Amino acid sequence: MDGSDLPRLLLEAHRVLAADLDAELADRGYPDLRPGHAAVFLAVDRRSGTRLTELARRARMTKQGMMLTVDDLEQRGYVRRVPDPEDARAKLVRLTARGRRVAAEYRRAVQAIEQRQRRDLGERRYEQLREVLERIVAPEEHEVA
Amino acid sequence: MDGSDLPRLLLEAHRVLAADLDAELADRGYPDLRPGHAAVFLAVDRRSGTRLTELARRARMTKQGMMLTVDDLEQRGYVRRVPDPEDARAKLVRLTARGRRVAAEYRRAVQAIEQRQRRDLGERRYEQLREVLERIVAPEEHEVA
DNA sequence: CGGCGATCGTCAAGGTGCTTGACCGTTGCC
DNA sequence: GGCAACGGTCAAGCACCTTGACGATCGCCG
Repeated sequence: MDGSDLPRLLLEAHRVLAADLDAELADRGYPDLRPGHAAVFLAVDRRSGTRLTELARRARMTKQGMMLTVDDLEQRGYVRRVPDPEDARAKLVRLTARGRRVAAEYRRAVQAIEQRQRRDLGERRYEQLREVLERIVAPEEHEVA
Repeated sequence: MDGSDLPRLLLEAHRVLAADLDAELADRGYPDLRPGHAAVFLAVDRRSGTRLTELARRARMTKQGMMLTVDDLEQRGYVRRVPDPEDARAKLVRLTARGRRVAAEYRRAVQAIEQRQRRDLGERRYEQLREVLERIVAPEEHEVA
C-alpha cells in the first residue's frame, strides 16, 4: 500500500523521530537546537572534552562534516575549542556551562523519544530495533558472536 | 560505545543501505540513478501512470519535493508527464520504455539489498524491522489491530 | 637528529533530498 | 455562478552532510 523500500523507510522513520526530537527541545526552551546537534552533545566527554576527529568517528561521519556542526555550536555558545595539551595539532571540543545544561536537556529529550518508542513498540521490539540498526551500521562489531 | 540516539541511528542505517543501493544500480549499468529515485520507480503505476500528488503521498513527502525528483527523471528520459484525461488540472507521471526497463532493475536492486538484510538479520528480525519502521512512519495504520 | 608519512584541524565547493511560501488554472459543490 | 479546495509549478532556502586540498605537527626509522 505504500511500496517504500527499506532504505527509504529508514529515512522516513528518521525524519519522523528527528521531528519529534526537535519538538521536544523546542518545548524545553531551546528552539535553536537541531537533531543533528545530538551527535555532539551525546558524544562529547563531559569533563575533559573530545577531539573533533574522535567526535566524527563516534558519529560515523567525516571530520569535515563534524566541523560544520561544531562550528555551529561554537557560534551559539554551547561549546568552545581549547588546545589539547597533549598534542599541538589537536584541539578539544569542550562544553560551556550553557552547553552542559543543554546536554542534560538533550539526554532527557532523547530519553523521552526513546521511551515513547518503547511504549509504542514494546520493550522487546524496541531492543531488537536498536540491535538490528547497529548491526546494519557497524556490521563488524556484530560478528557471529 | 557509540552513543547514537535512535533518530540518528536510523539516519546512519539509511545511509548505509542507500549507498548499497547506489552501488547495486551502478553495477547494473545505471550510474546516474540515485536512491531517492526509487520513490518514483517503485510507486508509479506501471501502465496508467500516477499523479504527482499521489506519488508524493505514497512517498510521504510534499508535492514540491516530489516534483524535483520527477523533473530530474523526466530530464533523464525515464518518465514523461502526460495530461490526465479525467482532470485538466492534473498530469500523469508515466514511465517511458527506458523507464520501464530501469524500474525492473530497480526492483531487482532493492530486492538484492533486502535479501542481503534478510540473510544478515534473519527472516524474523527482518520482518520485525519492516513492521516497526512502518509503525513509526505511519502509526495510524497500525492502530490496536 | 633529520626526513617523511600519517594525523589534526581547516577552507572551499558541491550535492542530496527535501522544506515553506506563493501562485495560477481547474474543479466541483452550494 | 461563486468560491474554497485541489493539482501542478516557480522560487528560495535549509539540514546535513560529502570530496578534495592543504598547512602544521607528530612520531618513527634509519
